[in-house]
Amino acid sequence: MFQLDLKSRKSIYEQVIDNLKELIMTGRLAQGEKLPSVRELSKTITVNPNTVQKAYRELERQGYVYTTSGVGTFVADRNEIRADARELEEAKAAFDEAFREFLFLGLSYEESKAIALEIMEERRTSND
Amino acid sequence: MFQLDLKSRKSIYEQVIDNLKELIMTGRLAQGEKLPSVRELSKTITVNPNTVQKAYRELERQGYVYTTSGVGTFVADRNEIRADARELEEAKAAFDEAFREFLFLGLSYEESKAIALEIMEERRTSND
Amino acid sequence: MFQLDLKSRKSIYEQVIDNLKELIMTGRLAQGEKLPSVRELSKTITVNPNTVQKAYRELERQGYVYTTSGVGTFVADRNEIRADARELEEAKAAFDEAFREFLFLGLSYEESKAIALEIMEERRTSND
Amino acid sequence: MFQLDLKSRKSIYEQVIDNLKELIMTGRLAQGEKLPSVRELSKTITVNPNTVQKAYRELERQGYVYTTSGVGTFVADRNEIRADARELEEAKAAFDEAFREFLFLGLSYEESKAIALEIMEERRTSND
DNA sequence: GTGGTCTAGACCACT
DNA sequence: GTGGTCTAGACCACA
Repeated sequence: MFQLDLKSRKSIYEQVIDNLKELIMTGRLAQGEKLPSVRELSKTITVNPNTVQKAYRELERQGYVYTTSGVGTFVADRNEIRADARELEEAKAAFDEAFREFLFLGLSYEESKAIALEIMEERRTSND
Repeated sequence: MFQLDLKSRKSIYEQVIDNLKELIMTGRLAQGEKLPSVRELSKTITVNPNTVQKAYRELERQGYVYTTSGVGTFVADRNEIRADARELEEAKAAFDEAFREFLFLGLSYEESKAIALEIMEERRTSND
Repeated sequence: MFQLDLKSRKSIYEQVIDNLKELIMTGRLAQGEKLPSVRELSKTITVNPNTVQKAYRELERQGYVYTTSGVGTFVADRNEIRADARELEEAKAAFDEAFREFLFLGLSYEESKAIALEIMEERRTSND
Repeated sequence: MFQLDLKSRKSIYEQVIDNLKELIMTGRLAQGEKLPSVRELSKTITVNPNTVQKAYRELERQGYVYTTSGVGTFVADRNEIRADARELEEAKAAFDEAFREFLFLGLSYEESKAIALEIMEERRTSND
């Protein structure tokens, strides 16, 4: 289930975060469900425990999970998730840049928009 | 015209790239126009020449500008570019990821799409 | 194993690239194998780390290696690569130019071809 | 007749040299024929006179042309052309690298050789 | 320890 | 003057 690309320029802990978010947002990790322990997950995906640790810490900071000391880490209530403003701005900027790339590649505005809508539509179905 | 944020997580040379792309895409730097020299720009924005050069080099690699050594760096002819199939696929993948980022941040599909449309709409007007 | 010629017209980082390509193509650096770290290699060949890094970066861009930040740089899987049409065209153009260079130097067509065949023959044996 | 690519990474004077060599080797500039003056050529191809000057000097050094002070520059006897050893070695190295690029792109040795032969064959006919 | 970025300052080839 | 390369030395994030 975990997709890690060591060749990617994204840092590993970010990829771990993305994978876990994906699992949470799609419900494959249900509310209240226990995440694997840091050690366990680090073994499973053969990644340094510190890296997994960092991912869990960040997920907690963003409200996706909560940790009960000595017990484990659990999926939080989806409604509690609040992206901080800075992260949303970053995401918007990245999106803008990705869209502009179509235009730069020589596509017209309308062509670009059509492609964009198509891609987003695919996400709708895969996200249900 | 140049917006640099030294506190940003984005590296300086990436910000320089983004700023120049913006100027190029909006036509404020016209096709064939000479960009400021590496040294000149580095002075203007008080950044090390090497950093500016790195940005120029990357812009060249991406096809936004071309360089004639000893003469200067110029805005490339965008019409010459008609996207490579691979480049387009890469752009699509990047776009998909950028869109999913909204979902990751806890936004609903509809919220995400609304934001996306808004951002794209801004590009329509600024791109005319 | 490393041959650097400071007097050469080729820049140092290009020579570093050539040396590493040679090691990779001949299999002395196997697939997946870790390259020496930037600092390590820079010490070994007494060259500035930035110069080595530039070489690594370019090799990555060309698909010879991939980098995991904080871990190291590794020889890429060549089988994954099956040439892009454009890449192949570029390689053909470069080859054509290299061959014409013989003619420019005053060699006859037959002389040039003989030299070319000789060079290619060497690659056969060294590539097995 | 002159093909200059300002976007190329080759320096302009080298491109001028290559163009002139091409004209000489194919006989379109016959033995003893007068080359255009530096000023004239520089105007024709809109290049700095110093650049043309440098190209002429280099062509003379390599024996392609000879200059009679105050009279002009003339195409030398083709038999006098002698590439110096260093240049030939450079050309060989470049050729080797260009050929290896085929191998790296995933082509087999046989495929690569076939393509190489095909390209060289085209040069035979165009070089007569 | 590993790669990534940045600065300061220098030298070179080309135009 | 213009880009290209290189060195020395420093700091950062990541694993």
